[in-house]
Amino acid sequence: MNMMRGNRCRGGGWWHGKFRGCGYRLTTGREAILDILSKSEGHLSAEDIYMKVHPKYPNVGLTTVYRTLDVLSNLGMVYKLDFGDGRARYELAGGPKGAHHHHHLVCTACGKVIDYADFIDDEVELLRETEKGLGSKYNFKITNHLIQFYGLCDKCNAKK
Amino acid sequence: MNMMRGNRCRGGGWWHGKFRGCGYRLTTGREAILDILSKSEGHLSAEDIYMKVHPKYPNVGLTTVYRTLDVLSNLGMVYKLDFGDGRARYELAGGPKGAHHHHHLVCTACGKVIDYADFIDDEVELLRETEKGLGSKYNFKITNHLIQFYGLCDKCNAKK
DNA sequence: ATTAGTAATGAAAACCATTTTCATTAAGGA
DNA sequence: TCCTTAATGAAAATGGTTTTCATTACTAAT
Repeated sequence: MNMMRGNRCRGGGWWHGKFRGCGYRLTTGREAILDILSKSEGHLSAEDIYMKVHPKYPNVGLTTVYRTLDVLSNLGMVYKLDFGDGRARYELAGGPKGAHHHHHLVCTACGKVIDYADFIDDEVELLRETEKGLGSKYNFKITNHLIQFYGLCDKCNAKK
Repeated sequence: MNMMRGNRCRGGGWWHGKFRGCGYRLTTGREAILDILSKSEGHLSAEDIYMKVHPKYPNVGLTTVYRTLDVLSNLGMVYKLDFGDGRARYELAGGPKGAHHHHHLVCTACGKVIDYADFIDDEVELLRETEKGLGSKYNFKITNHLIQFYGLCDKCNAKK
């Protein structure tokens, strides 16, 4: 029954189907977390999510948030991001209500993060080719990529 | 005397000059760490470095390693990397003995990391343009970028 | 050289996001 | 309903990194 567990179970329907199809149980806590993720703008930390879930579902603990995010991440339903501030951030990946594909611009001074989708077409095109080339050269099955630009945002740049 | 401190002090010569010019003192410990970094192949964690430095300089503590890496990172002499294994990794950035520009291919199953420089030219070209475009559109002064591909290496892919 | 000021250091303690433990609860198929 | 086992919460543990603080050692000025 759990032969489809783990990160091999990707692609397919959405939420309920995806969960159940992979042998995971769809619980109240998990739905609450998924709900928050789909309603909020990206870049939420585990604690952010816990805070937002807690008022409505006081019996969903931080531990469950972490565990659920781990599952979602393995299923490819959520991206786990690192902006260098010492805590992981999560955002819903694609899907009906999911955000469009985008990359990040991170201010190294104040930590501000800007999502951008400009120039994305060229990037994606290049990424696709690079993935193909790298995949065959190094025998790597590429499933994901990460692109981030670092620098100073306008405010921090002005402060100098 | 410390008006040139911080991440504003970039560009220029190498090691001694760079350090002194920025108001930092070039101490034995710092040289030892820099030495290890330049001699070793990339991806060293703070503890890796500590282990390599310790035999020759037993009085250089792990704290100093962290502090030095932080300084080097701020000076732009070292890249601080995150491959998702819970500890930061460091590698020397450019310079006479520094490695060529490359990006990373990370196996999400075993953690193996491959440096690649293939396709780098096209990537760099695109990056330059994207940086220019993003910089002006969002008023961001871009100083750095991160590109990583994630997937399964040949061994882990075969194990499935 | 001597001194004064301050950067750098090591050891130990503190931090803190994340994980693990373990006893309890609750999905969901039979 | 019953039964198996996944899921859960609370508390404790983990472990990389940072802080604290008293000490050391550069560096410049005297």
